[in-house]
Amino acid sequence: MADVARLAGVSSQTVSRVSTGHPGVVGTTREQVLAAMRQLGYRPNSAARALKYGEFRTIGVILFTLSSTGNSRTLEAIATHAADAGYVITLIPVGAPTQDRLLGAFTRLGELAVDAVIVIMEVHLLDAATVAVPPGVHVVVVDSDAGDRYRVVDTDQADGARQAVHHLLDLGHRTVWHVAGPRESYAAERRALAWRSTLEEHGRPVPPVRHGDWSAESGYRAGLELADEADCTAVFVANDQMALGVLRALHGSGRVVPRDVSVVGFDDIAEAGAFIPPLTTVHQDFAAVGRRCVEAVLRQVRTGTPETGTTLVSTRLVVRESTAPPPGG
Amino acid sequence: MADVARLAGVSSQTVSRVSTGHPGVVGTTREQVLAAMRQLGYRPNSAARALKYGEFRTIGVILFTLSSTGNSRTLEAIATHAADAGYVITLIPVGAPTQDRLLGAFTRLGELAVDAVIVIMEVHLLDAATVAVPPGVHVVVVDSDAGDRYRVVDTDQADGARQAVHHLLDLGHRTVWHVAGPRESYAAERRALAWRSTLEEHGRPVPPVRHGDWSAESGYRAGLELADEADCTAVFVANDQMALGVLRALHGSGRVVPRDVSVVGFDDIAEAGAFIPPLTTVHQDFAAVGRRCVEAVLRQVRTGTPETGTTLVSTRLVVRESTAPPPGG
DNA sequence: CACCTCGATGTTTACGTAAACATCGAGTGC
DNA sequence: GCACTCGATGTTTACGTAAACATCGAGGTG
Repeated sequence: MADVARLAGVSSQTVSRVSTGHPGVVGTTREQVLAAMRQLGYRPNSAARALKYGEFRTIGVILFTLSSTGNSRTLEAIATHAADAGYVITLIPVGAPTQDRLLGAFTRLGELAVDAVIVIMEVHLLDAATVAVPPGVHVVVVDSDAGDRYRVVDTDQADGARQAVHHLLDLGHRTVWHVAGPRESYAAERRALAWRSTLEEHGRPVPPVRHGDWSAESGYRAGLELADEADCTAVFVANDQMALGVLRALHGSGRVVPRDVSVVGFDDIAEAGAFIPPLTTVHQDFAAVGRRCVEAVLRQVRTGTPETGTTLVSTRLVVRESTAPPPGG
Repeated sequence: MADVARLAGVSSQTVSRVSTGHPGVVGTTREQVLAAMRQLGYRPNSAARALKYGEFRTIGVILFTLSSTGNSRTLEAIATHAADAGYVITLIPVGAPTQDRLLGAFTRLGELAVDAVIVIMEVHLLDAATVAVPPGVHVVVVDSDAGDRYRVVDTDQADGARQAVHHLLDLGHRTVWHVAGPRESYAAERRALAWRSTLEEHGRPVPPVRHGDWSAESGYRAGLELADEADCTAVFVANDQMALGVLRALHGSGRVVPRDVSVVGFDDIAEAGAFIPPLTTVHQDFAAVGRRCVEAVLRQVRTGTPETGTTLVSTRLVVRESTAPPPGG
């Protein structure tokens, strides 16, 4: 900056005024400064700015994996909306979902240049990490039940599951089977609970639950078991990847979807419409989740006040060709 | 820091020594400082550190979208390896793949606290952006042909495509049809070129190319057209999503895969093994791409010397159940 | 025992920026 | 015409840290 000032024949303060767009610099001076900046390839040092302002204009995002569609789509929405607000995203990957790693991430967080953190937390690990959030750093959590301590933004898992089950019951199925996600997952847990309570509300029998790990392979295994259940005519699968596996298992076992068995997924991934048959599924609005996260976290940063409570983003059932009335129904 | 020093009864320099782990602080003093740090919830200000050191220990990643499996997996690998090296990732999303937006991202880059940039660039847009990289910022590009100006890291697209075509020819197919990715994509272009040259090397006819946009839906449309080509017995599809669409189109048209038509994809996404039938595809090692990117970029940062040239990451054909000898072959 | 060495700790300074305050000159009102 | 105002610009300072240098005392050595 000093070089620019010297070249333009002004003080560094004037350069600063030009680069921050402050008023009170007359046109000709501004031009000279801009010319000098271009000539010297000057770019403001954001470290010095951050030091001066006491804020980084940066949001940290802690997440376990990007391999799930949901996480990467949410992250993308977060990054886009943060950019619109002049903030930048710093990624803090946590290798494996263990307590240690998570604590490590929070510790590293302490040294990081972030004003706030969005935690995309799929598993029941947040409890021990409570204390570790550095003071002054605001937190928003996705996919968790920590609404009593932090602002939580999440898809309305329960309502989505209810819509799926209702759709199948409305078609005339006596009951609905369920392939759930892993036991550690909040989302899986809530989808399963809503599935169960909806069946119970309607006085339907509650078949045994199979747990997968979100992967298509685990869905395939669960599907093979379901194919052996003669009275299984409708399945609600906790995500689309596993639903893909279920479809293949049923297909391989000679059970035709949707003639013999109806299948509903969850997520509405981009490929769901190209499954055989195209999958009826619960659409999650990941973009909205990301947007709400950024809004909530920036609100906290601006006001300086931590928030609690849960923000739910609604879902929508997308009916395609994997569901039909039960055979003989 | 001053508060900690006061509380511990030492100078701020000693606190600095403790927090950076420098030697030359005796045990008892160190303990007092650590205690004071804990008591006051002290965390070092990374802006001040960055200012002092003249580096941010941050790598910017410019990308268009996270919705493709490849991008998010690459990003994940980049983040993980960067973290291992003590670096952090800042995301610079570029809304739409237009020249303007890209230049905007590079401009924003100028104000950003990054030591280097990894550009994940799927389209032919880098040319105009050449000049815009701020001086002193090192660049690595993924998926591009800018190897004469920057270090490029990429999957060996050509070899992958050759493996796919060879596999089908070896099975006895007379020729191989191709569903390509969008025209703007480097990767799509190279896969298509290698497909064509491999056919030509073997003196096989080169059927007309269909272009999709990477989506399953576009693959479905291409697949419907291919189903009408009576002599089409083998298809190489430029990615797995489109292959999924092709499979559905063939299935819907009564052409059985692999009995009537063989299909090979590209990417080996997690779901490929659960397609109907499980997809033979070219496995891309996104983790290796990400790792190489980080290695290259940190090498440049450390030496201060820009690099050029292309680093290729090899692929591997994963044979599943979507390929077989041609009917009657 | 004076001197030297060396390890532990304190003091000064600089990193690049922008707020706060100071200055300076030109116009304005009486 | 003189004090006053106000806009444009310069000067000083502080942000939090760590390198460089300074100091100080303990222990060793001739």
